[in-house]
Amino acid sequence: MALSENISSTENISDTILAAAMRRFEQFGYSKTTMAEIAADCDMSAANIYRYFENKLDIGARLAQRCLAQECAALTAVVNAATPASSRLEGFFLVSLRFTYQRWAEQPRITELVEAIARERTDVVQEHLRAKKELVTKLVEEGNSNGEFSVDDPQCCAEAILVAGTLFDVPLFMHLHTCEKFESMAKNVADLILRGLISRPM
Amino acid sequence: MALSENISSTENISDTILAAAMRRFEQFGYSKTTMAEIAADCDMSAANIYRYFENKLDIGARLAQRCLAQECAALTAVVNAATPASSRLEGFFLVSLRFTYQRWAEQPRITELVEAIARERTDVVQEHLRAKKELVTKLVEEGNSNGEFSVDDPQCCAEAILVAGTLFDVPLFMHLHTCEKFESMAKNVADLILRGLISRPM
DNA sequence: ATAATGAACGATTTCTTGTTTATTCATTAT
DNA sequence: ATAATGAATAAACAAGAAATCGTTCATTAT
Repeated sequence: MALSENISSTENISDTILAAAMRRFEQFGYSKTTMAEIAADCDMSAANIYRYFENKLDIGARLAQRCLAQECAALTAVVNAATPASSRLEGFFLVSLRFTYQRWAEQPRITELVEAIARERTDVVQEHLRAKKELVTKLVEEGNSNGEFSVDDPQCCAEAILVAGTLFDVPLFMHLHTCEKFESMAKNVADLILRGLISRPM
Repeated sequence: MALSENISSTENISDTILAAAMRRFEQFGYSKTTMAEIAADCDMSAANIYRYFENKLDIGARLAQRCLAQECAALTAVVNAATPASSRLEGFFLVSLRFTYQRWAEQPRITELVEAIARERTDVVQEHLRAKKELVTKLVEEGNSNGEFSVDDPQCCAEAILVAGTLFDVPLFMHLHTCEKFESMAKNVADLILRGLISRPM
């Protein structure tokens, strides 16, 4: 009892609130969850939550951020793998897709949350895109320096790669195909991007 | 008076109804337009419309189809142009984008219609995608036969190209950037697809 | 000071109701 | 037969009242 309450209590309370909110959002969805319920789960009044968060949307935004950060962590691992840049690019698409698809299929409430945040807190999505672009840029630059790629403007190229992967990032599209079909598409797009269309000597 | 009413009157009445519906949908939107209003514009009863169309959604679907067919016509012209396949591919992306963007910017009601149809009449969108895929397949095959491209599986490649252009086809995304930014992105994606990433001898 | 609360208040949501609308069909006109 | 209609109905919608919710703040506890 003593220790866990003494050390940096403000951060612990924030986390307690976030954890309670996450449980509620997962089970009942963002809009059906009330501040009073979150507060009750933390044995405090609704008003007290506002000492730790600006408002309800802010709680949602931090949880969505956390969720997207998990994806970025997985993507970072892919980019840092000790494999050819070309297979890391394919891995990037596939991991990106799997996160989107699994969240959509297994945590529909969380997808609802992320989509609501995407609408009202553009900054969260934009930061996520920025982080992904940074990762792809790094991947392309490494491909350049080990001789696999020869790309003039890695930043610009990374942006185009992300744009080309749009279908795999948006939950809205996930109902269109099976996961297997999407994986096949992701592989084909990766392949297309890697090899290019223009004919060249073998 | 005589001629115009004698020749194939059923088709003319269908078209009259479609034209009236289009005017209403453009001005007031799909949901705010009633069957009674469309009928009144055609000097007939609402019930009589059902002799020519299954229901209201079917009218909407045909108009959406017509709208998407216009895009396909423009894309066909691009694909059939007497220019290198590579620049036709870029043109394909750009024309596709411009249709989506202009419809979104200038005919928000029609965009609303197309999106409603896309939700409830999947077949219309899928047919449109099939038509586009056919066009891109043709483009790739022609690129192959004139030596510009060397693609193993043009069908599969065409599908990947369409997937890569998703961002430019969905009205939902149009608010994210300016038209100029989108055009620059489309050019970059086309360039990426054409040249590929893998280094090769000059 | 810092932490927490209950009461108060617009804003939103839910609920209830009455109305409009899409669609069908028996009937009438041609 | 073919074309068209008005009346009937179930479903969707709109308006307004009632309840709930997010948020603020003056006040209380520590």
